[in-house]
Amino acid sequence: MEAVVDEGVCTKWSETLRVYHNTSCELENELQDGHDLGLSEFEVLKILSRSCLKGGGKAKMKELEGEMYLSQSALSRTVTRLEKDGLVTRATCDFDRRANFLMITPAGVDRFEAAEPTYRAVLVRHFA
Amino acid sequence: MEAVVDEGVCTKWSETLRVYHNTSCELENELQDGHDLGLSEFEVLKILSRSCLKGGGKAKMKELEGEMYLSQSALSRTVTRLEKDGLVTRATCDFDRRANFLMITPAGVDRFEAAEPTYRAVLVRHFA
DNA sequence: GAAACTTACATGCATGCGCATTGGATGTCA
DNA sequence: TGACATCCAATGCGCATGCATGTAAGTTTC
Repeated sequence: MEAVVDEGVCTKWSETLRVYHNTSCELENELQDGHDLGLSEFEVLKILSRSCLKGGGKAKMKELEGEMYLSQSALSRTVTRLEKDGLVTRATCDFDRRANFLMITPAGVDRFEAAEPTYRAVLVRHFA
Repeated sequence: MEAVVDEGVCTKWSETLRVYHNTSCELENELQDGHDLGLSEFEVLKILSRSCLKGGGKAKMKELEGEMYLSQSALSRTVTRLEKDGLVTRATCDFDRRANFLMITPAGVDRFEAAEPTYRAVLVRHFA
């Protein structure tokens, strides 16, 4: 009885593992090869371009952190890479000078829009 | 129509991502804290202790590689760590001296059996 | 049976990650 | 107002990973 439950959870886990691994590898490779973006970087651009529609074009680091499965430090470095590539800009918030506002640049929008079909195509291939 | 499909696949992906992330982090932490094992290391022990029941106590690197989501190099190093901890031994195969046979040691069996309930508990918590 | 190729595994190297710490800015409370 | 806690982000550090390559052993082809 218990053994049956255990069977089930193991199967579910290994299935999750399989799907996750295949999908994330493919996303990583295709985004990297086709658009010079890592998956984390793409995710940041994705969130920023969404926020920019409703939120007036900016988002705080903390907000991003809450929406991504990435540690604070990893996010900080991801943003640094994006900034270095000119896809995003950092600006310290006037009201709370501990916080950063992030803005996606026009180049960032272009890159994101170019990459999104690739992203969607991979997801459709794995989940549709 | 297409947009609806896209919605769906994005939702499925983000759900997969969430489950994968939560589960693997928790597995990693609990195995590390409680049993001084990384998740990859635990997986190797798991496969080895299974093979040892039917396969006479050994498995080749290539076989492990096929059953895990880990590159050849990463697997090699994972086994090196396990060997250093005395949980596994490498032995070159007599018939094909390129290949390694891996054997789980008694200490390896102990460690694995101690860790498995932790592992199962996490999976049950996330999937049952 | 020698040369070319393939296979198994290890290793150098670069990269991205998380943890812990730091530094600076804000809040709180007496 | 001054001392202390809290918060935000950056950075030092160590580690696991993947890619490319090296080395040794086995296979194929002529």
